[in-house]
Amino acid sequence: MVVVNKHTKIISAATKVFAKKGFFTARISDIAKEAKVADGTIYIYFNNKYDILLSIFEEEIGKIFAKTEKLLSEEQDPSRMLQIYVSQYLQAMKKNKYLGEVIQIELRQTNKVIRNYRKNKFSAYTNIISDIIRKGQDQGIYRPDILPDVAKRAFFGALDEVSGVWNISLETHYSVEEITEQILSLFLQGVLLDTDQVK
Amino acid sequence: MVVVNKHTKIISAATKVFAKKGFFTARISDIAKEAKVADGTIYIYFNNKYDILLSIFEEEIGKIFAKTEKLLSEEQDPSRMLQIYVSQYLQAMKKNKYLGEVIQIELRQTNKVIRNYRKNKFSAYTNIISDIIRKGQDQGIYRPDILPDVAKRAFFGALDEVSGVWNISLETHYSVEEITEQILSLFLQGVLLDTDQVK
DNA sequence: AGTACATGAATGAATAGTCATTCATGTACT
DNA sequence: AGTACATGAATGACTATTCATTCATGTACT
Repeated sequence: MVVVNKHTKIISAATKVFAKKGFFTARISDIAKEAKVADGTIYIYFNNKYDILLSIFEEEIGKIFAKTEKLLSEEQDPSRMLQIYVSQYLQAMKKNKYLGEVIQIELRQTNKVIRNYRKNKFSAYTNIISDIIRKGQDQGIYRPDILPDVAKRAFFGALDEVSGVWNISLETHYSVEEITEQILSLFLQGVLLDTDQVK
Repeated sequence: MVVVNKHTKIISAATKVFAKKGFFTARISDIAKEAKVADGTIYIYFNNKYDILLSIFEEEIGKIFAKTEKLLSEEQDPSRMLQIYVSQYLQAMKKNKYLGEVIQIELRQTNKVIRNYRKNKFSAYTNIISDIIRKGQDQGIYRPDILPDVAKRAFFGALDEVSGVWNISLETHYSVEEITEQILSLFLQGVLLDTDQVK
């Protein structure tokens, strides 16, 4: 049997439980049971319930963020940069089905103080998008009338919502590549077949 | 002084409090205080805390849904239909700043049973989008390679996330028309200036 | 038109249940 | 035999919900 350290075990149990029940409805004892440890053990590794959520968020988003930044630094073409962004995010979400839900929880459920804290951490991640768009506008390949800060939200919102597809349809199995392609081409070209049709 | 009935007063107080503190952190006494009624009064009008949230959701989404459906029934062009959809949603969200947050809460925070319930109600609303896309594909004006069910999510996710713009920037005042235009043109045409640039 | 009675909306203090957190005790390893 | 980690029952704080009581308003009778 593979032995995993307790910190990791608790993190992954909590991710699962939070995703299933939501942060507030999840009980510490649920997490403890899922992780096969005693309730008290959790407090050896984490300060409190919220600390567990924060740790999941930090550690996982941190990983994605770091990897994305690294890959982006080696790239110059805005559209390829966006592709990297999308595929990294979706890949991470597909790998850990529960993570997407937990991120959404973290983004909405927590109180104002905390919200401000994560805002800094998290907006750095979404600001990557607006930076790429500005870059594309500077290079003259992206429409200058697009507002990068609005587009950033639209883009991340789309990504966030789409990252849940893996969890619904039991029959259809989309691949990360497929969804990446859809999102990207939607965002780059739009749904219209022929651009001339726009009034 | 304008006298409003208590049901309405509680609904609007609760919308405000839920948006500010989140469903679980919000106390009944907070809502009561905001509505200037006694705690017990709330239970004359609602069965329990969750019933308040559900009522907000039902009533408000219901209004938007009904109005959108009505307007759409008089329209045939898919792109104009999408425009109606977007502008109706954003208009409603701008009118009631707190509503957007509450909808997001409702969409994420509640337990599985309830989630399934709202899924039916709510997915009817988002399915409007995929229906419009299919219509556009049938008419031969939308790209046939777009997956309507994926695009639906992307589109609504974008809309949902963008609907929060009013709440952040204190300096910038975007109009509903402006944001509608951005989202729509992003979705229809994409960010690329020249479609030929796509590999 | 004044008095007595009825109604039920509104109140908010008291209750009751839920859980996060603690800590006294146990276990295992060196 | 000391150290570090682990346990889970007990504690106590927090709040949703209840319900006995109040009181403003309406009705009917003289």
